[in-house]
Amino acid sequence: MKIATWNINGVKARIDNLLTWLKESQPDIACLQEIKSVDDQFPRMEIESLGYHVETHGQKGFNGVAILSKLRFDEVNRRLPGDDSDEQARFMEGVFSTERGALRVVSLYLPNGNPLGSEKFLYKLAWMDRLERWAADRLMLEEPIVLAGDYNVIPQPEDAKNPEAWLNDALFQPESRGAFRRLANLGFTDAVRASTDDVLYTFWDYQAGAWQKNNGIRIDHLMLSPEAADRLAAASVEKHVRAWEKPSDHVPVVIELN
DNA sequence: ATGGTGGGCCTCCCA
Repeated sequence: MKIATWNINGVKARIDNLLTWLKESQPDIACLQEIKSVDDQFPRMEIESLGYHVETHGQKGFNGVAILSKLRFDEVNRRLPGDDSDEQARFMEGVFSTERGALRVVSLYLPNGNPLGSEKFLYKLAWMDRLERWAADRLMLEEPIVLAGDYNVIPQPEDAKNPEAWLNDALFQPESRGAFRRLANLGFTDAVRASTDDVLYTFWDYQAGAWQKNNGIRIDHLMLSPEAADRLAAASVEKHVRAWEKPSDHVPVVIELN
C-alpha cells in the first residue's frame, strides 16, 4: 500500500505534472494540498481516467485539499472539528477498507502562520491544538491512521539547510515545533524520520535560487498511528519532481505500508 | 540584498 502526500500549489497550473507523477509513482492513495480550486473546477476526469476515485475539499483562490485513491472511499469527513467559524479548507479524512481492515488517511494543510505576532500565527497554533485533540480522539480507535500533509513545521534544525535563516519564521518557532512534538508524543511516528537519518528536504522556495543551492526545508510529513507505524516498510522523498518544468515548490513524499 | 518568484485572479492576497 503506497501512500503519498504532495502540496501541488495549484491543481490547474500543475495538472500535467500531476498526471505524469501519478503514472510514474503509482500511489494507491495520494493526498494533495493547496489545490487552489473550488470542487466543481477540480480536474477530476483526467485523474479518474487513471483509475482513481477523487474526493476534494476546495475553496476559491487559496488552500484546498484532496485525496485520490485507487480504493473506494467508505467515508469522507471534511473540516477539522473544534471551530465552527473556521472557513478555510485545510483538512479531510478518507476511510478505506483493505484486506487487513480499516485504514484512515488524512490530507491536511496546516496554516503557514507568518508573520509572527499576527492573527495568522495564533490561528496556526489554535489549528495545531485542534489537530492534537482530534488525533488523540482518533487514536482510541486503535486503527492504522496516516496524517499526511504540509505541516508548515520544520521539526528540527537538521530539517533545514540554513536553520538560522528560519529563527524568526512561524515554521520554526518553539511553539510550532512544540505542537508538532506533542502530536508525536501522543504516539504518531514521523515516517520519514523513522526510516532514515539522511538530510531530506521537501520544499525549496521559488525565490533566490533556493533549489539550485539546495536551500530546502522538510515540512511535508506523514505521521503514523502505532498500528500504521508497525506496518511501515519504506519512506522516500521524490526530489526529482522539483526539477521538472513548471514545478510546485514542494515535492511528493511517499511511504509503503505492508 | 527588506528584494526575490509563482498561483489565483482582477487588485492584491498568500506563500
